[in-house]
Amino acid sequence: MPELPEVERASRILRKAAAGQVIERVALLHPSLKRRVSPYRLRTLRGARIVTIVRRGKHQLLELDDRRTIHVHFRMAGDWQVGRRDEPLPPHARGTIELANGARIALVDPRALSTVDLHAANASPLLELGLEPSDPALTPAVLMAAFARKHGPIKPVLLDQRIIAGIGNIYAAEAMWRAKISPMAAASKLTRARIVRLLGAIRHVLGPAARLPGRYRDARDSSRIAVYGREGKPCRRCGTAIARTVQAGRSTYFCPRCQRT
DNA sequence: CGTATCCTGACC
DNA sequence: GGTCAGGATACG
Repeated sequence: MPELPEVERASRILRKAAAGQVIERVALLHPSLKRRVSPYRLRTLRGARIVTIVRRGKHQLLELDDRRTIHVHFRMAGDWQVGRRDEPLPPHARGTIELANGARIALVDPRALSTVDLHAANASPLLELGLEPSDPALTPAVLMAAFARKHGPIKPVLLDQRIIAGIGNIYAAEAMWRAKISPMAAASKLTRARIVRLLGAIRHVLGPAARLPGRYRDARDSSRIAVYGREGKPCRRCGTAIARTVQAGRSTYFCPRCQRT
């Protein structure tokens, strides 16, 4: 599920269930997660209070009252499921956070690619992340400068979390379609006008979580997904068959007619 | 820059 | 049984 809008939704669910609550136990169930935090360090979490949950890009940071941070990334298929400790675990539960109030938050991830890390007090999680799409500091000029340093096509550049945090494969395709820019267009050659359109499109497709503060407008119609996964189907603007190609190992869907290089 | 890798499930 | 999957990173 997770791109920025989905992680935003998930972190809100987590916030509602866990902010201000005391940890009873954190358990890592899958071997690939167990490798990341030792049983000893997990045990030190008992009694800590979760003060806030912060989302940065697709990362979730659970900040504890002792200044440590539980750092979660859903990767391809993670999600939270909130329940109670006495209920059976949901399928594909890879880890759990049990709270003193009896709640149990399960990290559910069929593919088991999610990551959980525990950062020491005051050790910043060292996220090499670019600006949030909702950050007013993210301007066309800033983007243009970042793109100028990049070689190659624009679409893989949009997936580079060090430039803009939170764009994933689906919404990269959607934003490019909306901005009428070909995924193969050279990043360094995009004109200012096209970058203005692209930035607007990114904020639109990523939804409310990506909007500039002070604006509101809900875009949750099915037209949010106009190209992704629609190979061979008609473009919703011009009717041309949507094409699929592979860039940097990822599928790219686009309209070969109305998205220009 | 591209490719392999971590995992498991869904689908052909 | 092979291919693909909404992510990120290590490597050539």
